[in-house]
Amino acid sequence: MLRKKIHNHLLECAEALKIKVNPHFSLEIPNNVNHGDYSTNIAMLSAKLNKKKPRVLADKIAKYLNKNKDYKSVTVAGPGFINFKLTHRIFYEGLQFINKKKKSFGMSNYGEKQKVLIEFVSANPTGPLNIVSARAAAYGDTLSKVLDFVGFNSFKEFYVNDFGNQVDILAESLEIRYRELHGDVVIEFPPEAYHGEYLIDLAVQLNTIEGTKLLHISEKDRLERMKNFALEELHNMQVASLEKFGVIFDNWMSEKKLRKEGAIEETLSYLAEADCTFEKDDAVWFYSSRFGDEKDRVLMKADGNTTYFVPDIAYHITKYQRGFKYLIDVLGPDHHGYVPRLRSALTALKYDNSKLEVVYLQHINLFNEGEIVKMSKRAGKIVTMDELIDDVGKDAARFFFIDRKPSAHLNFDLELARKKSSENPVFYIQYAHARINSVLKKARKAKISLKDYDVKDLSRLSKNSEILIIKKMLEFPTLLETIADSREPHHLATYAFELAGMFHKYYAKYHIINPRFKTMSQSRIYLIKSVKYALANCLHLMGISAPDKMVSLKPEDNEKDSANI
RNA sequence: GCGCCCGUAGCUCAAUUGGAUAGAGCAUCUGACUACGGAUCAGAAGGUUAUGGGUUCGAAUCCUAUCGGGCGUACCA
Repeated sequence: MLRKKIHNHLLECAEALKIKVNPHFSLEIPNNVNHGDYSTNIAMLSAKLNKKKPRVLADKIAKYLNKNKDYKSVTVAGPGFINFKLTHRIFYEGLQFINKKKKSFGMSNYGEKQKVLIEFVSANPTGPLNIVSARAAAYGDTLSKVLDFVGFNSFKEFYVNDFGNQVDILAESLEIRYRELHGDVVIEFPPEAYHGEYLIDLAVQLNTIEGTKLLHISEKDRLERMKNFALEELHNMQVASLEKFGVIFDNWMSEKKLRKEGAIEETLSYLAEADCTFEKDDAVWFYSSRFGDEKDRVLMKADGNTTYFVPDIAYHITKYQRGFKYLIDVLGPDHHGYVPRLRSALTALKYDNSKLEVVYLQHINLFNEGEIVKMSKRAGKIVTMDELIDDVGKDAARFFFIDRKPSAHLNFDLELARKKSSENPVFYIQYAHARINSVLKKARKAKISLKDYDVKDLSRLSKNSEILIIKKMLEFPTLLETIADSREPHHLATYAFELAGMFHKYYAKYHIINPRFKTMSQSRIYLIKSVKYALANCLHLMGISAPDKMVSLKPEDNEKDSANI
């Protein structure tokens, strides 16, 4: 919000001085505090347009803006930076703004209600969700929350591949487990089958419903029953896991349903009409190489079945048809080879493929006590999302996944995530929130409230760290816009950690409540209350709880408690 | 081989998307508990941003070549 103010001042100034402006100029907080509160490169970028030297232009602008009483000083430095030092008054106004906004601090109409579709997780319905899905879930859900907060209209969707090869294998795998229950000894479990123990559980469940009945019907019917049962149960499991993780999808798009509605035939005929299919070796191909892909791709296999490519095109067509302004696909790194063909198909069908954004989430390595946790999907040795949540908790899990930018590989330290100490960043942030609450409670006990507080007295907040905290908080709205635009919610985690750190340091240095100095106490309460809002908003956007008090998990503390009783 | 992603302090990661002197946490070392939760804080030390070239007022960030790691390169999804 300060940014907006300065930005406007600059534009007004340019107009008054008849300076042509390069609109790409930036306004930022210099990392060297001596350079002021804010800094802009407007003069450097606009120099050429005006055929003047950057410093000459900068001097003119600075001279003009110095008249404005919001600024303590406007100076020119280096090759032509214009540095702003703001008056404390401006910061106090900002602080009042935060205090007024409370839980809606940071909320805006930046997105102008534009519809954004985020497709994420979209794991196969053939087993429980694993940690890869957990990362996707944390990422997509947080991004969606931020988008909504800044005024976009986001829609979370999970695409279910509930048809085809993988699902058939699932049915066969369940059948094996079912037969085993009835005494069949399976000497060799087929390598392509799903080995996970969850199928044994499902077989038991199915058996309590159906008993031996399924042994006496045709294989086709039996497998169909197996398939539908497994799909439904696994879907419910996935929904439950995600819910435990705080993720609720707006829609689960079923491939089977798309097929039933004739989307496959439709897509194939669209592609044929566009004159970009051909037959070769008994298969139907798409000329994807004509539209940017490295080679042509099979649409329909020699056995008459389509490849997964076709329903995927069909699915993406529905995304376009549903009128979204932006389409975001969150995928695993193993899918990047696949996207060019999808784009080429959309291009062939005259859809604007620049609308489609793909975010690749990189791999995760789990570490436990310094050792990498080995996982193997084929052997059914995976760490599931449920296990992770049970192990480190929803809050820590979400934070650790959000903490790294999507394009980076992620080393997840389980031991650290479990820790209930400041080494663990989640704990550190939540503790700051709880600590503020605790101070506020203390204030109530000391009968100090803000009821008779005059905001003019905010001038008591003159310590450098107080101003810096306010400044940091006022960056929050801009940060959210950056996150929305860049699709990189990890900034939220970094920000929350930094703000929490600033508070902890402040708390250690300055005493907040002192009945002998009422106005000072009130001013500081006013400040930390705002910090509480900012932290809580951060945490909520990450889907992490903002506790009012921390539950003590240190054994010695518990001993102390019980000793008191 | 080709394509995509990554390479920043001993370790895990940032860097306002091209800005000024590259920042945190952990680990290491030195300090601080008679006040609001020490579950915390203060300080020290730690760097040729993998390497070479280029683009410009200015590069960790963009281009290019090389090295190293991950992934992909199916009529699997």
